[in-house]
Amino acid sequence: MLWSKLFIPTLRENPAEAEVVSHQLLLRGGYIRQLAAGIYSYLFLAQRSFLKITRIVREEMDAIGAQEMLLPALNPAELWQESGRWEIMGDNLFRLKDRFGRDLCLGMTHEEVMTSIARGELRSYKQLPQIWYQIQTKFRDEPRPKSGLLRVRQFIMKDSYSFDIDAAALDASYDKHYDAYCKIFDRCGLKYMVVEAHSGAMGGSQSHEFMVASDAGEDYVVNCSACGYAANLEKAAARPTAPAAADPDGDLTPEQFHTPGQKTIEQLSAFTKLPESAQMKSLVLIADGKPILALLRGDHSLSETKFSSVVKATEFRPAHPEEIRQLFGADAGSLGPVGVKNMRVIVDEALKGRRNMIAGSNKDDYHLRHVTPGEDFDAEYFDLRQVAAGDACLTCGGAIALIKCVEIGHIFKLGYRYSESMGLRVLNEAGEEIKVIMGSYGIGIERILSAAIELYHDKDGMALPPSIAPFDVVVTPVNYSDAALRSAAQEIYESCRKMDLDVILDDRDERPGVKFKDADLIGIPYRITVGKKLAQGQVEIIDRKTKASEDVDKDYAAAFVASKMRA
RNA sequence: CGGGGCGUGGCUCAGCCUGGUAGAGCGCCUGGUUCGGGACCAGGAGGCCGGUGGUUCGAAUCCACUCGCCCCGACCA
Repeated sequence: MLWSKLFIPTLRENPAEAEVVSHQLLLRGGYIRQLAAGIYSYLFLAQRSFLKITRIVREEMDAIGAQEMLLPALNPAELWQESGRWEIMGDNLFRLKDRFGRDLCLGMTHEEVMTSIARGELRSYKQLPQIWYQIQTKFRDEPRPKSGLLRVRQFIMKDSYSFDIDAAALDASYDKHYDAYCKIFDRCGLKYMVVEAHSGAMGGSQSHEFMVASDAGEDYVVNCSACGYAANLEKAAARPTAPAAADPDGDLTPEQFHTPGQKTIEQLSAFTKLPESAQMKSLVLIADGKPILALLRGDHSLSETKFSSVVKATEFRPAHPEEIRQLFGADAGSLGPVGVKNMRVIVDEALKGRRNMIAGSNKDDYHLRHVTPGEDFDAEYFDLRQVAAGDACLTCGGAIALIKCVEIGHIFKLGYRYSESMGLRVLNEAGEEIKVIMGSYGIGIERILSAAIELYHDKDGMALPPSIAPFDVVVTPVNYSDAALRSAAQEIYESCRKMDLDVILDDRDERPGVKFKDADLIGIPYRITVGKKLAQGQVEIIDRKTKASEDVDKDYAAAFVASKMRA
């Protein structure tokens, strides 16, 4: 294609609204334009890149026997009411009414629609397994869209769903997806981690996320470089650092002491001259309307995800100050577990075996010393703690690091969540009606591009992996009005085309600097510069990523690039 | 939803405090000179200053309301 005929509106300056690199470069490179908060138009270059990405996705999905479909984005409320997600999804679901006042929503994923198709048609175990997928636009009414294409209200997702006869068969479908996802992300040129993930409120036994390390990300991955353990912070477990001071010995009884104005762990630590780890942190949460007291070591923080799975609550929040006062007769700064009878008390495992700690006394301005869990109050132990950097890995003892990441893919075992609520059953070999077990698997198409840019860019622009760049190679005659340069460039352009390269000829009447800057900005992997050296029959081939330049014979240029592309 | 910031030509921004002719750089158009890392000269087009209402002889500027966008937090299959 001829650059002069294309719409590639590059910008010299960064638009003010863009903060993260991928957003800035997508805008500057003329890939995208914003239509509204979290809603973007994908221009020519972005669309080309997405077509390359989705092609890879299709090839790998098809390779595991998945069948592509295309389902409606507009869904009737009834379907979502059946699965319960009409309520559960709350404000995240885009809802609308038609002219007759019927409730509809825009799908954020398609478990319901897929299940409704399956329950109408799948009758026998002989029809299983099935893997169905689509590449389709999804909608989420994000409270805060941000970071360019990383967090948006409308986006493209590859979502697939597996239907299996039993758990073992689901494992097989899951493993197929796991492998396919690795191939997809490998082919897209991404550096990624596969981490254990929380399977969410929707149930399900196992879940992995595919993560790309990036400061632009919103998830934290806990990683042990020694043994390779990797998990989403939400569900990660690790051994905490040892308490900063040993507990006092002996079978001491709790003893109240005056702590005027000491409200926070930090203040109390300074006041008592004891480390934060000598204290118990008391958190009051209201889970499904009922209060729960959660205890953690003073220097630890609560993992809300772990908390919610422990208490199996659909909804929970920190208690309001008035509620705390009413339940404890004291304010948040002086709460403790001793004597608490009117609610469940759950205790983080890091407190197991600890003795004679400091806790609130449920009387303002007083705390207790010598509080021992299990003796001075009943303790139900759970892993409630959010892992912190520096903790020790449970498998190898290595130091745990926290890495900020962008989630590009997520696979998980749904179990019977939808087949149960929506009545998807088949007959097994014995003629018995059994529920179908399902899995669900997603890939964010835009996030692949964004993550690649986050991963591969420099001060001049994007350095996209060849497999997902909008073009393979740009032919850049230094001066297009020079007849010799022009005809050589055209020749090279034609031979690139014959070799099936995605080639663009920069035939614009621009100064060379402008063409180089633009080519660097939009991230075309290879550039063939036709300039001075043409007199010797040579052109330059520049690798966008390494900036390495090689002189080759002009007649060999296309083949040279083609061989690089294949490498 | 809470906190903060910003809306002035396509982009980046000045002007606003202290009301009185709407500006700069980049981009765009025409002509010319240039041509290996965002050229130069000359000429030119393009803005109901986010919207509504108010104050005033007069509002980009002051006041009120409102809409939009960005950031932090909350939220997050």
